[in-house]
Amino acid sequence: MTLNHTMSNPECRRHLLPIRDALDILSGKWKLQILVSLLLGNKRFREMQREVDGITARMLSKELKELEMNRLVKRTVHDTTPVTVEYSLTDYGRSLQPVLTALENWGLEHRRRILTEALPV
Amino acid sequence: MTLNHTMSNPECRRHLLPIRDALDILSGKWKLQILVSLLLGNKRFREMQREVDGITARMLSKELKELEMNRLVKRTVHDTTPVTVEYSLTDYGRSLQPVLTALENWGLEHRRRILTEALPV
DNA sequence: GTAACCGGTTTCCTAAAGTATACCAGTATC
DNA sequence: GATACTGGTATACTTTAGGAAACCGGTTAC
Repeated sequence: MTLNHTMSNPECRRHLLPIRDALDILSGKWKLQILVSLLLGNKRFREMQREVDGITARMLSKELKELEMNRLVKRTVHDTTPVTVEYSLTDYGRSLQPVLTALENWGLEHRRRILTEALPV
Repeated sequence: MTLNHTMSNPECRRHLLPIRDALDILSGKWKLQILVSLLLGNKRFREMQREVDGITARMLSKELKELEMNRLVKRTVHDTTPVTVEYSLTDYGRSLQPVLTALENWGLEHRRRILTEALPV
């Protein structure tokens, strides 16, 4: 009756792994907001903390470190008094934009569907 | 689901909300594998459980319900003896393919970068 | 009758993710 | 000398995601 495609299929794995990689990088409650915030311009630590509503210093610090490790965000220390730290997107970080746009478009369509579906009882 | 964090910038919010919607739907350890499994053909419950390596009945049931609620997956009960249940992707579920492709392409590039970066000690 | 399939549910538990709060050294302002 | 800014840490706590295992009624096959 049903065709028996095996998922343990390496073909399948080959597709899944990079998708997982991408999703892992965007996972968590805050990374996305941080990236979008940086897409709108470079930011300093406290500045981001004020902008990304509700995030604690601990989480912001943790997420920025992960993003930096993944080469999406650059951390620059300026030798001013007091020392200021500037966070910016790398070119690589900016390369996420098409992915974010694909997600955004799909998400918009989804919202539209869910809303119009909810109208007729 | 849980997303009440108003980002100060309304422009920013407008972009973030649909992206979050999309990511929420793909979030978790199993949804992606379930979707890819169903992209390869319709499946019955036990069949998927065998195919998606390591998933428990509890999680499979839970994730399928969520995917069904989001109209990505259709559950069909066939009046055979014993009753069989068939899961399939909706057209809407299939509409995720461009998103998955965008994620996959970016993930591939990311892998390539991380690997080539690791080479020079 | 008993074992093994079907499509799940229930309960309990752990590991991870995230939160709250206090704290650090340094500088500048009143 | 108290307050508030800079960029964060440290510790302790709660909340959630996911896992393990037992169980359910029903059907078929031995």
